[in-house]
Amino acid sequence: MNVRLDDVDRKILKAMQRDASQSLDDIAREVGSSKTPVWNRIKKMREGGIIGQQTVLLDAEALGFEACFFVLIRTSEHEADWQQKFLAALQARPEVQEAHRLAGDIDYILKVRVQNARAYDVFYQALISEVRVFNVTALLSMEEIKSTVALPL
Amino acid sequence: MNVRLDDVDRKILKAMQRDASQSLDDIAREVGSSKTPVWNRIKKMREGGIIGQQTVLLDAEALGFEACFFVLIRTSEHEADWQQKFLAALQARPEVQEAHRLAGDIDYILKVRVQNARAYDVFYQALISEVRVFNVTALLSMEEIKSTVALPL
DNA sequence: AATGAAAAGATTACACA
DNA sequence: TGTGTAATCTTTTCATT
Repeated sequence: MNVRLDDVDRKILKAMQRDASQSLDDIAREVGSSKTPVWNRIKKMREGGIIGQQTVLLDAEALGFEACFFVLIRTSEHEADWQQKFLAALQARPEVQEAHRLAGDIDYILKVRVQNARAYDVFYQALISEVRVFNVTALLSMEEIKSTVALPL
Repeated sequence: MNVRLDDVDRKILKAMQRDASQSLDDIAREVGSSKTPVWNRIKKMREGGIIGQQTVLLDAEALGFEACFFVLIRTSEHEADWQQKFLAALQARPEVQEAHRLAGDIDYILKVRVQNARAYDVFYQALISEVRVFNVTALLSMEEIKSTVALPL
């Protein structure tokens, strides 16, 4: 499904990224339109998959997730079978918040959010016992300087 | 402000992470409580900063953001003054979705979301002209295997 | 394609158990 | 601390321009 977006659509998305709890009236006022057209545009963008999940951002530290690691992975295995298994392992683990397949000599990067360093080790041991990897480097975050899910529309 | 959380609070947070557009009634049913107590708990958690921004996740590719880079940065400068300037530069650039200060020999990692490789180069040139950095490695994402903001509560 | 009205549903506040 | 209820606001639909 392909949705063509104009300037008003983009403004709506911007407003919703910033605060998805606002009323239609507020969004309509902000983008210089009114309720019904804004509602129709949002509906279309939801159906077209442009707008996905509506969620809340929680305070990780306050909830006891005090450690965040970026994990660089090199592998020697590149068969479809191995990849399948690796992918399934990542999907199954909720502490993996992000996983990307990379270009270049590092094959994968993960972002892993856990309670503490011990919990990371448990995750790491479990992962390498499930799938063979050649080399793993863990980068420990000391400080989250910036964190946003907003696209720079 | 310190909020002590019980099992019901955690269930509420889980439900809201998954879908923040549900009604109070739906959440109350899911956690085995009713409207008013759930509303009071959510209010307290908002005030306590446990629950932050409410947002929508947008389809980056569909909106023309086809490139995602993880940028590893080493610097030789560690004065407060330099750090201040670097931090301000990152905050000011909307293409920087994440920035972490790291332990170990890599000092910073960034996640940068841009339209294409050219746009990354523009970002990169602008950044290194603003602040001195010793060494920069860009890892290009070929495929977003997994992406979630949900904490594994 | 936008406006406005009207029905259905959700949030917020508060009284009472 | 939870239940029920009532007022207010929001979403959703639809007729009309």
